[in-house]
Amino acid sequence: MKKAKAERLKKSGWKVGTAKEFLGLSDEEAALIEMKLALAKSLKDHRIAHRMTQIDVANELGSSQSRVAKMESADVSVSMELLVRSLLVLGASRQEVGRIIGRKKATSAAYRPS
Amino acid sequence: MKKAKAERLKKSGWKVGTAKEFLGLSDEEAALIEMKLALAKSLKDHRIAHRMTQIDVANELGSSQSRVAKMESADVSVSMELLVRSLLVLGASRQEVGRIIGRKKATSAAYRPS
DNA sequence: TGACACAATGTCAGATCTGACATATAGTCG
DNA sequence: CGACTATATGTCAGATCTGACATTGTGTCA
Repeated sequence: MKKAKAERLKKSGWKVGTAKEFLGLSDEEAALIEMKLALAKSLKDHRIAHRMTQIDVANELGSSQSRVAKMESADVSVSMELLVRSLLVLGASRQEVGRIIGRKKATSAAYRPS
Repeated sequence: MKKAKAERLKKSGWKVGTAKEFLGLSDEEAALIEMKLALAKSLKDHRIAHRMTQIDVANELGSSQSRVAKMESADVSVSMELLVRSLLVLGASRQEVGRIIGRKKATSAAYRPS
C-alpha cells in the first residue's frame, strides 16, 4: 500500500498495518502464517502460469477442487505440510520451496474497527 | 560415507545408497523426508548448542520430552509443520527456516539385504 | 554393582487435518 | 434473462497428528 493512501485512510478512522498487528499474533504465529501465505501464492501462481483450473490441479494432486481453493487462500484448515507436498507434486524442487518459505514479502492492508 | 568404505561394503554384499533408493520413494516423498530430516537436525543442533535437555526444550515448546525425541528423529508421527513451529518458537527466523529446508545435504548409509 | 540423568520407544485419547460433497457466488456468453 | 464455467464456502466422516504417560535403553559416576 502506498504511503499516501495509508495516511488518508488513517485520517478517516481506519487502522493500517499488517495482519499480525490486527490480530495480535505472536512473532512465531505471524511467521508461520506468512510462510503459508507465500506457499499458497506460489501454488496459485503456478496454476495460473500453466493455465489450469483448480479441478485440474486437484486431479494432479489426488484431491478436490474445494481443497485446492482452500490451499490457495491459505485457509486455516490447510497445513503447511499439505502446501509443501502439493508444490513438490507440481514439480517444485526442495530448493524452490526453501526460497518461497524464506522470502520476505511484506503485506499490508486496512480495515475499519467496529 | 567415504567412497572407500562404500566400495568395501559393496564387495561384502551390502547395498549402499540413499534412503530413497532403499525404500523406493517417489521424488516428492524423498524431498519431503529430506526436508524433515534437515529440520530435525537443526532442532537437535540448536538444543545441543544451548546445552539443553529434551525436557528443557519440551517446556519451552509446551510439549513433552517424548515428542521432542520424536521430532529430533523425524519420526513418522511428526509433521513438517510441528518442526517448523518448534524452530520458530526456539528463535529461528523465517529466513533461517527457508535456508534449512532448501539446503541440499546428501545422506548415505548401508544395509544388508535379507 | 546401583543410582541417577537423559534419550528413545510404545501407546492412546483428544485434537487437528483432509478429501469429498453440496451449495453458493462470480463472471462470461448468447 | 438462463446456461455454463470457474471459484469460494460450509460441513463432516475418516485419517492423521499431538501431548502425555509409561516404559525401556544408555551412558556416567561412585
